[in-house]
Amino acid sequence: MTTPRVRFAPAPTGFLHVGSARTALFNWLYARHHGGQMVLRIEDTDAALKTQQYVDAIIEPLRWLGLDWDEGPHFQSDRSQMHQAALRQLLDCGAAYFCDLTRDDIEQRCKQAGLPVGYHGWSRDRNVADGPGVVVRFRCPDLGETVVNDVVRGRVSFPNESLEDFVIRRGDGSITFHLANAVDDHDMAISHVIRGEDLLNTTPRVLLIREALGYSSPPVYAHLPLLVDDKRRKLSKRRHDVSLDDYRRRGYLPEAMVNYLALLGWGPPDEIEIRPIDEIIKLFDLDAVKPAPAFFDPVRLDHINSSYIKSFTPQQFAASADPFITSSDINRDSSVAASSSPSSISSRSVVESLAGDIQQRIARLDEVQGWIDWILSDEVSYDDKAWQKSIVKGRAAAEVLEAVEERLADDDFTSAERLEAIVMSVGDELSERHGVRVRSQAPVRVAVSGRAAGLPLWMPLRLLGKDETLSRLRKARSRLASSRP
RNA sequence: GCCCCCAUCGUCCAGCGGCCUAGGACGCCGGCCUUUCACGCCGGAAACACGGGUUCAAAUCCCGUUGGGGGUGCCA
Repeated sequence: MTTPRVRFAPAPTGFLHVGSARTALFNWLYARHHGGQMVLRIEDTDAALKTQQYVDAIIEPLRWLGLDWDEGPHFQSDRSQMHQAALRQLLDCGAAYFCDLTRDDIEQRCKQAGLPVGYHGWSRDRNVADGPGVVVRFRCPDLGETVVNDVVRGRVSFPNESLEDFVIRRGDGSITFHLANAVDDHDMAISHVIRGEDLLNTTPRVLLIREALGYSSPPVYAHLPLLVDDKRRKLSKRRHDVSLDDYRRRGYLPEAMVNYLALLGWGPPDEIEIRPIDEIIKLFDLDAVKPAPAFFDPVRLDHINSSYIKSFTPQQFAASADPFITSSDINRDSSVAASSSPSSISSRSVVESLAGDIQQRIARLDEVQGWIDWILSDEVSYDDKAWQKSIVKGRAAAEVLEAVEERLADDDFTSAERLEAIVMSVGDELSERHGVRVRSQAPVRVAVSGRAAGLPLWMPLRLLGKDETLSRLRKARSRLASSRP
């Protein structure tokens, strides 16, 4: 077998659908695995869709995923000469004919003839002349069958009598995708057509056109299993989050997305699912693709994404999280401690300092903000439940806050470990004095962050800086004092 | 209605006639770790849709049933 030539041929719809992304990925994997080529072809039947905006909506997500192509983008709208020539050829040899019947006309004829709704070749012998609003239909054979050889599904045969004479040129003179598809795939020497299962039923039409046009052996087909929702319905624009760009915006990593998508309809034989793309390329092949529909499971995507996030170095993590941080940099006395002179600290360096602790707590990059906002913000907003539980009802909370504030005033905030030791020792000492367990971390956490749960406190405290920490402790104490008579 | 596709734990995959008392992962449940929340670690429940064949032997091959899905456009 010579090296394969595949194509990814999306219609410009204004965004890239996750299903299309999966199709692009499988084409790409196949091409890369076999050292073949991938052609990008934009199926803009309507030339009005050939705008930069529509094209970018396809190209940018592909680039984001890291799926490159060797040729193109070609545009279907640029190839109308070829399409028209093929159309003429089909007309000349009698494989196609004109038809001026509207949908209503057809229905009426069916009703009158007592036939089920369908085209039934009504205009085959009416010798309709071409003119405005007149379409061209392809004459399908009445007998025999048309066979699609599919790598994923084996031999699929369609009885020709079940095929209607379909439209290959619209009333406005434009070519439909069946004809364009047959011509373009042939002209571009496509060896493998890898696409969604929803197109399996249209394949015999393309095959019939190819045959009528005298093309030699058809490409190898591979119809990939559909991506479905939890109710097993095809993913749709209306009902689901299908825009790849939305996933990017929510903090999914391209590596994770690609890895997950590769696992829908395919699995590595060694059962190691989360792995670098190079290994996936090596392992991937079309004959291992499963024919059954696959549920696009956001929970699993999250797991894979979180796994990639955990694998980042602090620098990588801070860099990829940066676009998702909405707070601006802060200006405080900061972690450089000892000196009380204010110095600027960037949100990015905060993320980098806390990377490990954040990484193990998130599945998406847009969650980073929620873990550090209290460090970057100037105002603490108290969660009411947390305040009640740890401060108002917390055992000896007032004493804890006072003692912690007092001792922290003597520290230089250069060591997170020491901050921890100080706060904990206050708890230990008060426990002894009261004869019951007194927790010191909880009230400090709430006083400083406003919340009951969060990152390990000590490094954030250091980043918050001495002045700000003491000030928040003080504020919490007075808030507590004023809340009870 | 007609045509086509599909069918292993809740989900995604492994399995391509004997290695299967069916394996991994996510999720779920329980435990350990932990003075927050997590991570991590250990353990557990959980599937070959059903019925016929073929075969010494079937989750694996064939047929049927049932169930799900897709298509049936002057969308792609």
